[in-house]
Parts: sequence; structure tokens; C-alpha cells
Amino acid sequence: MNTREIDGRSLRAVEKRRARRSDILGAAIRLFSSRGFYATSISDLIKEAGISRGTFYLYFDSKEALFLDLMDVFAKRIMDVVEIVDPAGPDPVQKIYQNVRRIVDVVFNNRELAVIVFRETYGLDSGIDQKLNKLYGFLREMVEGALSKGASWGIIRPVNEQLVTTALIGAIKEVFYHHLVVEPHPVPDRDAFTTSLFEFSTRGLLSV
Amino acid sequence: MNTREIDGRSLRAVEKRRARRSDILGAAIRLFSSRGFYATSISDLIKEAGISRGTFYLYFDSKEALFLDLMDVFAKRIMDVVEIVDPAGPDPVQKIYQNVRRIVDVVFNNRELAVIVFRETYGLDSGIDQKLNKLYGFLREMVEGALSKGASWGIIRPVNEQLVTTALIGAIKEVFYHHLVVEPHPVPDRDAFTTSLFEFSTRGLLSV
Amino acid sequence: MNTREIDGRSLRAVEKRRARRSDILGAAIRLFSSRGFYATSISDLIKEAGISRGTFYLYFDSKEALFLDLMDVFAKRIMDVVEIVDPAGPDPVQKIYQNVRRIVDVVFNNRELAVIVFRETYGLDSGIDQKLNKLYGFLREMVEGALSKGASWGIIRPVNEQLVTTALIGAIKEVFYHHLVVEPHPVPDRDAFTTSLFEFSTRGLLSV
Amino acid sequence: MNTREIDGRSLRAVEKRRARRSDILGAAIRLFSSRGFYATSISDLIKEAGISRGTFYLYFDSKEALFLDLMDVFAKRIMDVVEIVDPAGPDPVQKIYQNVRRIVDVVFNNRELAVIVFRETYGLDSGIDQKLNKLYGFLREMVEGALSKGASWGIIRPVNEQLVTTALIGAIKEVFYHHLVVEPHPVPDRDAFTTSLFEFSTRGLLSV
DNA sequence: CATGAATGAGTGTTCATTCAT
DNA sequence: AATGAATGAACACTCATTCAT
Repeated sequence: MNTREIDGRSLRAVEKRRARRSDILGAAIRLFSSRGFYATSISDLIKEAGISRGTFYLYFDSKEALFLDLMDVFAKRIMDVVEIVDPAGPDPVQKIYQNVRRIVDVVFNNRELAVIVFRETYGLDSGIDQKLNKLYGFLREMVEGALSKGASWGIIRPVNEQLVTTALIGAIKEVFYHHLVVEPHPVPDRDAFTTSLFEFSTRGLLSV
Repeated sequence: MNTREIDGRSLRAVEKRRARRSDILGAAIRLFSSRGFYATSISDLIKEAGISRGTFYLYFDSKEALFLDLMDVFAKRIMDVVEIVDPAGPDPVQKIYQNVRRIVDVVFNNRELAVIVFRETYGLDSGIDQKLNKLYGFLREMVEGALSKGASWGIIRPVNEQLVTTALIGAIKEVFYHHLVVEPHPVPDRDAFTTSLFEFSTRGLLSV
Repeated sequence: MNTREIDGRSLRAVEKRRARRSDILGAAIRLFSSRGFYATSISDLIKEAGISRGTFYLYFDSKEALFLDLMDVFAKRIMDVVEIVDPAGPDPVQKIYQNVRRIVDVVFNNRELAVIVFRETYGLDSGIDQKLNKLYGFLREMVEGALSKGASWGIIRPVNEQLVTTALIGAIKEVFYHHLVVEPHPVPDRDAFTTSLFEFSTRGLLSV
Repeated sequence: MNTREIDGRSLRAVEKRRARRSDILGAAIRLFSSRGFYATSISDLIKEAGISRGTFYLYFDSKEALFLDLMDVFAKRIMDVVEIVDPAGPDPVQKIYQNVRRIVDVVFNNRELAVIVFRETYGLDSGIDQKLNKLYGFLREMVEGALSKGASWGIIRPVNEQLVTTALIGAIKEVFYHHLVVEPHPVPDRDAFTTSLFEFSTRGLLSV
């Protein structure tokens, strides 16, 4: 019974910890997305999260660590939603479309988080580079795999796979960022949006 | 003879000023391209340029002004190289290709400057937003113009012009950035590079 | 008991904070009074107060805010000591004398603070102007009120009230400043001092 | 004839120099009076005077030297206008009145210069202290002399001469400063103004 | 005599992080 | 676990003055 009490206590404690952590992450998402990483100070962060200075460092090692955590959260949500497509299976193109469609959902359901991640570029910070590699490396692999498999099956015409992969990812990123930041209207019809994006990409890639 | 002496003196002085300014711009290009704007301090800048603190402010109003100057320089080089294409003229597609080919040259002849500009994103700083609007606005206009003209002439199939423009620019930007930063090998064959880029974009857009 | 512990802790903390703040104010009074506002740097201030740079900004928003705080402290001490005089009450002149006598005490009991405030003049800084208005506006009101009431009761002969008020305040200020800075000997007999000041002012104002 | 030519040249040169110097003094008067000494930079000064940086230091040793020069100019104008009063002569009170009346003229004919000087206080800068001593020392001597002479002749009742002198000077200074800065309307009737000032001072001092 | 480019110590302020309580 | 006072290096920028031309 004593151990159960302790368990109960620690369970509650763990839950509380998780909630606190979540609060901080939420505050960070709001601030980083609107002001950017550099313009957001720890002071802003703890005020928005309603915690004390010291508490912040109980949950995160540093401002950068928190930021990288956020990138991880987004990367995970994207990666969780992408399914490996078997080009030998039924209707592989439709499968790819559905992957893109689900990514569209994740992005527009996590607008602020998406802004934070899409804003980042390689070459400034090794920690960020690593996270970007994780996310874009994953996507690149997907795309490159589809491209080469598709080529060997004759669905895709032969292209400079690396370059086209980069171009595709750039195209998608830019379109997202445009709708999130430059003209931040909510996208009314996500299906139409996905189709436009998909059409643009595929029409040039599918043979004939 | 007196006036000639003065002319000689002031000419030399003006030249020296220009050289100094150039030194600072050079140092800034090197540092901003490798560390980014925020991570480059005035102290770094003046050490790299070999000048004193005060001298820096003799040539530029602020760190930000210098940065925006750099963006302007790059934007100008790009815009100077793009020629308006008359879709009714001879071989408009070839003309567009040549525009892209020349942009490829500007980018790879100004690698560091290009990195600085491509790294920047909308939504963090109003000064930067303005410069980005200038450059990308110009390019968007070009592309959208070509798209709608081409559509009316039957060369281009009907698409969501805004979205496709965004996608195209994103694709090109990403491909450049990839070759400048992620895998920064010099591109051996710029013609082949341009063709790949061009093919990817056009094959989906040209009718039939 | 837990709460009492917390209370004890926070009480001690609050007290410590107040002490720290007091240290800084003390250092500021010493430096501002001897060198003036402009010639006193934050570096001087924190060295004198024995604190770090960051700590200063924990207690005051800016160098100017600290300075204005100091002006407020002095203004408050003066204003706390002035009692409104009812000219219909018993011995109003004596009441006014006692006001002046108490002001003399405040000034010579807060020599450095007084120097800081008396040194400031209108027209250089809007923040300072505001504080000066608060103090001198209060005193002017007192004096002008006494003058006009006194005139209606026949105690005071008719004068250009605004000008005389200004002259009176200038006279008092200068006399104080002289004894604080130009010949900074402590005033031995504050009663005699007050009487001299009072006589000079009233003999010209009282009718007959 | 050769020497006359040289004389002519150097005469013209001397005149030009004087004019230049005057330009700088004029610019300084305008800027120091409106912004104060600390808020006026050499850059402001040379822009307003239309000269180059180096030229400034050809005419003045430093910013402070220029400022002290300005104080001298004002002190001289005041001192030039005050005439020693012989209490044994005819109508000494009228003579004193005329002195005050002429000081009023100097002040309101040199508003900006007057502002600069009246704004300064003892105890911040030894150079300024010296100039203030020169001006106020002169005036104090005048006043104290009149007071003691007047006392011995029975015109003035016995007072604490030092204190009253200080008070008088403070009163006059404040009234001037008020009309120059706080409510900077031009004084319409300088005679009435002088009379008010004079009455306030004398009514309390003249016996009976 | 006149110029203005150059200097560098100095300014007030910020901020991520630490640590005693 | 939670707090928030304390730190000090770092920041962008200013400015009176010098001196080669």
C-alpha cells in the first residue's frame, strides 16, 4: 500500500510534469512562430508560459534545446503520417497522393509549428541542420525511392533524381510557407490544394 | 593646374572610398554567408574588414542597412539579367530558357551573396520582407506573366497560376540552396543543370 | 508551519530586495549629486553600488528612470512637509513660516538629493520637465494661492502674482543651491536662515 | 606697396576668419539653446554652420571651449551694460533701476544666448564654474556693494547681505528663465516687467 | 586655410544561464 | 520541484578629436 501511494504520487507528478512541459512547448510555438527564434527571449517565453526562470531550465537544457524539441515534434507528426508506398501494390500513385494529402493536413492543423520549421534553413546551426536532415532526409528518401522505383517500372520518365527531389521539396515548402505566412488565409479546400500541388509535380514526371 | 590638382586629389579620394566600401561589403558577404545575419556581430565585421568601429558607421548606417544593401546588390544582378519575353516573338520558350540560364550564372558566380539572400524568409523583419518582395515580386511577375500569356497562346495548359508560380520559385530556390550550402560542390555543367531544372518545370506545363 | 516558512523566506527576500534597491539609490545620489546625470555612467553607478550590470536593470528600467525616481523621492519629501495654510485660520503667516522652516529641514537633511533636483532646469528632457512641473507646480500653486488669498484679505499688497511667484521660487532655489554647492558649509542656524529668507520675501509683500 | 598688398590680403583674411568664427558661434547659439550642450554634437554643429569637421577645430580648441566662449560673450554683453552706481550721486535708486532695465534688454535681445547661460549651474564643470563666477561674481559685487553702501546711507535696512544677494540673483534668473523657456512669449512691455521685478526686490529692502 | 576619413574608448542596454533559497 | 535574484559577456551604436592630404 505504501508503494501504491508512492506510485500514485509519482504518477500524478509525472503527469504534472508532462502538462508543464506541454505548457512551455505551447508558449514556445506561439512565440517562435510569430517573432522567430532570435527575437524570442527566455523572458518572453516564461511570461507566456506562466512559469519562473528557473523552472524553464528544469524542463529544457537551453533555449536551443527547446527549439530543437519543437522541430522534432513537427518532424514526428509529418513522419507519422507518411506511409511507405509499394510501387508493385495497387494504385501507387493514389497512395502517394494520400501521403501528400495527409501532410497538407498536418501542416494546416499545425500552422504555427509548421511556420517555425519551414522558416529554418541549413548552414547556420549544426543542431538545426541535424533536425532538418532528419525531416527532409526522410522525405527525400521517400521521394527518391518513389522516383527510382517508378522509373524502373516505367511510370516515371528518367530524370536527374537528386535535383528533382530537391525541386519537389522546395516547391512544396514554398507553397506551404506562402499560405502560412505571406498570404496567411486558411486554405479553404485542402483537396483542391493538394490536387493542384500534385498535378504540377506529376504531370511533368509521368511519362506520356 | 590648381583645379587639376584638386580634381586629382578628390578623384583619388573617391576611389579610395569606393575601395573601402567594397572591402566592407566583401567582409560582410563572407561573414553573413557563413554565419548568417544574427550570428555576425559588428565586431566580427570590422575585424574581418580590417577597419575600426567608427569607420564602419562612416560607410553604413547600421548593420541592418549593410545587410539590406547586400540583398539589393544581389537582386539587382538577378533583375539585370532577366529579359522580358514576348510570347508572340520568335521562340519564346528558348528566351525563357536563356533567362533561367543567365540566372544560374548569376547565382553560381555570386555563391556567397546568393546564400545570404536565399536563406532569408518572410515574416521576421520588415526591412528584409521589403527586399524579398522586390526580388521575388519581380520574379513572380515574370513567371505569372509568362504563364498567363502562354496559356492564352495555348502553349501552357491551364493551371492555378499563383500556386504554380510559388511552387516554381520554391523549386528553383531550393535547388540553388542545395547546391550552394547542403552539397556545396561547384556545379560542373551549368547547361545540363539548367536543362534539368527547366525540363522538370516545363514538361508539366507545356500542353500535350 | 510550511506557509510560515515560506512567509519567512519571502519576507527576508523582500527585505533584501529593498536593501539592494536602497544601495543603488544611495550610490546614484552620491554620483549624480557630485558629477551630474550626464557625467555619471552606468559603469560608475554599478561600481559604486557594488553590483553587476545586469542587476542594475533588475531594479531600474533605465538610467533615466532611476534619475526620475530620485527626483520623485525628493519631491515627495518636500510635498509631504508642506501644509495647506488657511488664511482665515489663526496666524497664517506663522503657518507659512513653518512650512518654509520645514522645507529648509528637508533640503539640508537631504543635501545631495536636493543638489540633484535644484540643478535641473526645464527644456532639456521631457521626463525631467514633467518631474519639475510636479514639484515646482505644487510649490507655485501654494505660493500663488497664498498670494491671492492674502491679497483679498488685505495682508498682501497687490502684485504681479505670476512674476512674484517665479521670483520667490528662484530666490529660494538659489539660496539653497548656494549653500549646498557654491559655499557648501552646513548652515549652522536653520532658524536664522529661514528668518532671513522669510524676511526678505515678506517685507516687500506685507502691506505697510 | 608690397607690404600694403600683404596687409590687404591679411586684412581680408582676418575679416574672413572673424566671419567664419561668427558663423560657428551663431550655429552654436541656436543649437545649444534648443538642445543643450550634451545633446548637441560636433556633427550637428558643423552641419548647422556649414563647415567641415576639421575647420571647426581650426577655430575652437574643443566643444567645451566654444561653449565657454559663448558664456563669455553673454557675460561681456551684460557687464558692458551695467554702470557703477555712486550712492552719493544723484538718484542712485534710479541708476540701479536703469541698470536692471538695460540687463532686461540684453537678455531679451539675446534670448538664445541667455537661455544657454541661465541653464548652467555650478558644480559640474570647473571651466563652467569659472565663467559663472565671472558673471555672477560681478553681479554679486554690484549688488552687495549697493546693499552695504545703501545700508550705511540709511536707504537700505540692515539685512543678511550675502543671503539677500543670492536671493536677488536667483529671483532675477528664474524670472528670466521662465520667460525664455517655460512660457517663452516675448515680453511685451519691458518697462513694466522691469518695474515689477524692481518693486518686488526693493519694497522689501528700502527702509520704512 | 580647409577638408573629411579614420579612430577607439565609451555609451546604455540585453539576455541566456546559474544557483542559493 | 520551484523560484527569481544575480551575473557579466556581448550587443549595436556614438562621438569628440586627430591628421594626412
